[in-house]
Amino acid sequence: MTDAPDDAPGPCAAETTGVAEAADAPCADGAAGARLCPGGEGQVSHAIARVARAHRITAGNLLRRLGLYAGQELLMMRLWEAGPQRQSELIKLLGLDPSTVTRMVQRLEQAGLVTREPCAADRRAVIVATTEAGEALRKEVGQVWQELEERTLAGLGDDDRSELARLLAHLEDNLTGC
Amino acid sequence: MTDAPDDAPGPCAAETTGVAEAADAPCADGAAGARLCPGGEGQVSHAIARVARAHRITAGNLLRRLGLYAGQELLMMRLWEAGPQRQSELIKLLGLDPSTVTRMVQRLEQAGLVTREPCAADRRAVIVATTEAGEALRKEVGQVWQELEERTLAGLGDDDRSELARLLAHLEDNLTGC
DNA sequence: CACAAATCATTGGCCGACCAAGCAATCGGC
DNA sequence: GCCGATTGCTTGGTCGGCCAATGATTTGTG
Repeated sequence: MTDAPDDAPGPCAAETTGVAEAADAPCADGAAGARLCPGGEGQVSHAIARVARAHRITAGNLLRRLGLYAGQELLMMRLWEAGPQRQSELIKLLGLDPSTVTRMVQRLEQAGLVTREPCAADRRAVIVATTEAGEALRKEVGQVWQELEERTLAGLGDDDRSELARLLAHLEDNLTGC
Repeated sequence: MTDAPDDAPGPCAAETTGVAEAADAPCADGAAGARLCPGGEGQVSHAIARVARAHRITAGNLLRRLGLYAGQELLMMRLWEAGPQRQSELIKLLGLDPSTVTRMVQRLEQAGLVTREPCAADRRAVIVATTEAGEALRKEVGQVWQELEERTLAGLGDDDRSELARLLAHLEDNLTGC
């Protein structure tokens, strides 16, 4: 029902909104996302969603140059820090779904960054380890994360940064602690 | 090359880490993700990534009960606020890729929440509008977002909240401003 | 020892999100 | 009026994520 008697004062009429609309050519990062309610008011959730997306996109753009996709770097970091380990460890420590890790590891293997060999002691398990090529990325990924960190925190003083860290930790506890 | 001569001191040995590991049955939200470097140090990026994921998962769990997937609610909100509009408007205002919006709208149409009718004045365009069923979700989605907002900000005073809003806005500018 | 229960990993299905290509229609300048 | 940009949307492919179901192993218990 509601055969759309149309109403719509003029849906087609509005062409170019003419607002802002500038983040195109100048930077290759793309993806802006308009701020819905500029009046800071409530809606921290909206802000989180937008920041998260922008952050992920930025990270993705930086990582792409290394041949990685957003998310993969976290797995590699675990491997670099803790050495070869079984997939279930990665799943637990990254807090991801098993299937996500399975496929991510498969792709990383296909990219030549990790190896997957069956564990001798437990024939169910799979041991994941970095290859030479994977190890070689360690430094560059570190730089990328530093770059990302700087870009994210630009213009914030030390007090603001620690405040931010405190608040984020609180949010995380709120959201993961059930 | 690198036939993995290695050895692996004992990767298989480590069974259950025995740490924490509690967020399972008590709450249905799942997905925790271990904190890598507890020492607050740098790594705000890690914190952002974790908070974002937890936030999205929480939102997804709340929205699923309404038959929505995370992300779709933003599109519906635009529709509720601004009424029927062409897809390109949604794309611009949500800051998403055209293909993302196309498929999302298709799925929403398939779910009976929106309609897609060709625009008479511009035969390239498609006008998206909410259906009765879509309109009916408005209140519930509002409640879900409020619930999400509360859950996210639990335990924070007004000053902390405004501080957080300020910092997030700053981060957003940093990351989207190119 | 045998059999049920928990663990490990994989596959299939689905979404959001991206890029790259492509087609249709409109808008421009000439 | 015509032919090249530009805009609007769609499709195909890829990834990160999730859930659900399945098949191997281990482990635990009677």
